[in-house]
Amino acid sequence: MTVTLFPTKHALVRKLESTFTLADDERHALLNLPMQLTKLGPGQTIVREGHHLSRSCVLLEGFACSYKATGYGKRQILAFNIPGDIVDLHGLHLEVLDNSVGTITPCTVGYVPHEILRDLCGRYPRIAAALWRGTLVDAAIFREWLINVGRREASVRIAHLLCEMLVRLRAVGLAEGYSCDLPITQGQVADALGLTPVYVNRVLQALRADGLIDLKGNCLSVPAWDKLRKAGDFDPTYLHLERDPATA
Amino acid sequence: MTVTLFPTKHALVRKLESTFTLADDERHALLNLPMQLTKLGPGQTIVREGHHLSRSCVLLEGFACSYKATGYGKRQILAFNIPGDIVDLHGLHLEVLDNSVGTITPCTVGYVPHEILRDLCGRYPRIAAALWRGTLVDAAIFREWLINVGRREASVRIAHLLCEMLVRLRAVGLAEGYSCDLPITQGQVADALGLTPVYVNRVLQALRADGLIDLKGNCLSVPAWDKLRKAGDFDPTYLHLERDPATA
DNA sequence: CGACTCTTTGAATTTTGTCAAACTGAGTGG
DNA sequence: CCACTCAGTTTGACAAAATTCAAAGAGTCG
Repeated sequence: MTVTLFPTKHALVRKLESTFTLADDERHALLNLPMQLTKLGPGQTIVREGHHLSRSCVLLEGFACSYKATGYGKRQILAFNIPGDIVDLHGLHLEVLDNSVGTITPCTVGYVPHEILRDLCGRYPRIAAALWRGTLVDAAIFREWLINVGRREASVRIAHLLCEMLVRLRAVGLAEGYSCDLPITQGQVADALGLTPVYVNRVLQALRADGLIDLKGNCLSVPAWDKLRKAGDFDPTYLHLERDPATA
Repeated sequence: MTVTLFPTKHALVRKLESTFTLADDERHALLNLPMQLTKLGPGQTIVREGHHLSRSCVLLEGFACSYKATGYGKRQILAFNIPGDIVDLHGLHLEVLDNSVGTITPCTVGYVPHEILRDLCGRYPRIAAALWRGTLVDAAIFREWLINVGRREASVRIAHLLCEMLVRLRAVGLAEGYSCDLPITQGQVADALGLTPVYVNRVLQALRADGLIDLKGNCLSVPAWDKLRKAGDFDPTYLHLERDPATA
């Protein structure tokens, strides 16, 4: 965690740099991106389904999630957002958003007007490609979640999610080794995996009993990564990260 | 179905024009896109998970699907592709594909080298934006499928899928009114919705008995659209089509 | 007419959900 | 600093949705 004049902006740069090397001018343009910084409390709405957006929201600190509700009042969490994610970049090319985004923990976010983003993409084609790529990786994660929810049983599903979160957090420098801060409730895990909180609880206890995870409060630590990876049928290819030998 | 010199190329143009108006030069560029046309039989693999792509595949005629298998040998269908879809456009910016694509019916496909696509995007920024937008709509459909599989019970899930297919087919001119050709087996529906073929069969019978659908062989017809829409908790916003009053 | 694949049916089983209540821990205000 | 609250976790007993297995019909194609 190096301290700089704009520490929070590093999240976005770090995320982009996790997949390709930025040229100096590109890096400079990103660090000088006009961004309206805002702090939000937990459980607040960032953007709401059905709205038109004229700016995008970069998550700089904290955890957020995208979600959507069925007509019967049930909620599905579509994605967990971590620092560096642009939580609503699809709003740049879609007229209305088809999902909502809310904070989980207190968050620092930066708003960037769409016109600024369009200008940035026009001037730096490689950044445009990287942003497009980012939305494609998001889609790849949706695909994997679809398999997870559709075709894996509850214990595998949960193990898979834990693997994914650890790897993604590590990719942006928010996990050391096999531990990370994971401020997500069992109810939220349930809403992400199409399960009930009660059942998530039972499965987590089983995973703990089997020594696959060590989860207390907000702190996840994985004593047996390889076992968890197998239990979760987890192959990180879909995350399209640089090769991380420790997790492959 | 107007007959032209390049009838099959119309699928792509028609799809892009379903969301915005192409300028003459853009339209011309698309119709003259160098494309290697190929006919494929049913059940053939178009692209395989884990491969690097140097070209993209436009589906011009027929039905295809994207899918992925779990480590336990179960299959999840991630998307049904219909004419006009570029089935692997994400391969343009991702090094390896994280899913496979295969034909369902006999298909006509057109292969376009990535360099040609990149050149097209560089010269026609609006086409680039439209293609990006297309991948974002694909992602929106993944999100909706995730809710569908995660939080809706089987009968609602199935009704939802039938609504979606009818609306999408109508958007590209492959459905008239409330009927369409839907050459998808119950087993494939099961793999798309995270169910078993046996259960899909039972639910379909119930939907038929309730007069919501009329499904024989490959032909779906919906005698009570509004009832089916409600039964499927279906709101077409996520498809990001032009407003189609008959289905809203 | 086989040889297929796809659909349909029945009965038993499993996974996961539901409901209801107790427990825990972190923060808050008196 | 101690109740008190409140959200989150844990437990138990029961119910429901969907799966599994097995086998019988139907439709299509060479």
